[in-house]
Amino acid sequence: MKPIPESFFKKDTIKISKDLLGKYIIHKNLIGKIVETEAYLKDDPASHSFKGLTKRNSAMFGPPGYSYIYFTYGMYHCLNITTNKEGIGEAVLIRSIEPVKGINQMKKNRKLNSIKNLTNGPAKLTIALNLNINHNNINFLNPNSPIKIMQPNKKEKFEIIETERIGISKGRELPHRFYIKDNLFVSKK
DNA sequence: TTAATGATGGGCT
DNA sequence: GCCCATCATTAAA
Repeated sequence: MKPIPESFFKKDTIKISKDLLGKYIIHKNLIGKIVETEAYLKDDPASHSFKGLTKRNSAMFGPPGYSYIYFTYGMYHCLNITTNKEGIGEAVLIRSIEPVKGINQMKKNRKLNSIKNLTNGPAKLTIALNLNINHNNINFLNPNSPIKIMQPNKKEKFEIIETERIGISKGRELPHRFYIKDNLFVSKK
């Protein structure tokens, strides 16, 4: 495992969404491999940034390589990674991870005994990783950050599937959801 | 197996 | 007051 360079997050958001697949999210002793993402762009009616800067979405308009964690449906949190360029308002939603390390702790956090359904959804994985609104707008690139993203020493080979995004009412037609083909922890085929 | 529904509260008009 | 980048539970088939 090695760090990811800052330049990784300064690219086109679609490309980053695909390149994040196979990378690792680390929070304390908990580690998960990213297996499913969604891109949220500027001028995208489904994006929180669509109507401009607010207090809630301000991380999206900040510099790339930061967390954007928001509270939704009265009880859940979802994790994004900011991308592109400061002031643009783009991010990548992490939709599912494959549990890698600290699986017993993740089960406790989720109050679940099985590995099935442990982290295969955007709110499920934040519960498993014990992330909440206090982790909003944190720099992933800083080695001292409580949450980090790392890449494996050897790049893993896999096929990427592109489909429409899940759980949105606008911008449904855009093929901005990406996942690792045949991975068991993807939220939905 | 899939489909429908209730939970629950911040954000914005 | 309505919407919401969700999920667990229940009901139906």
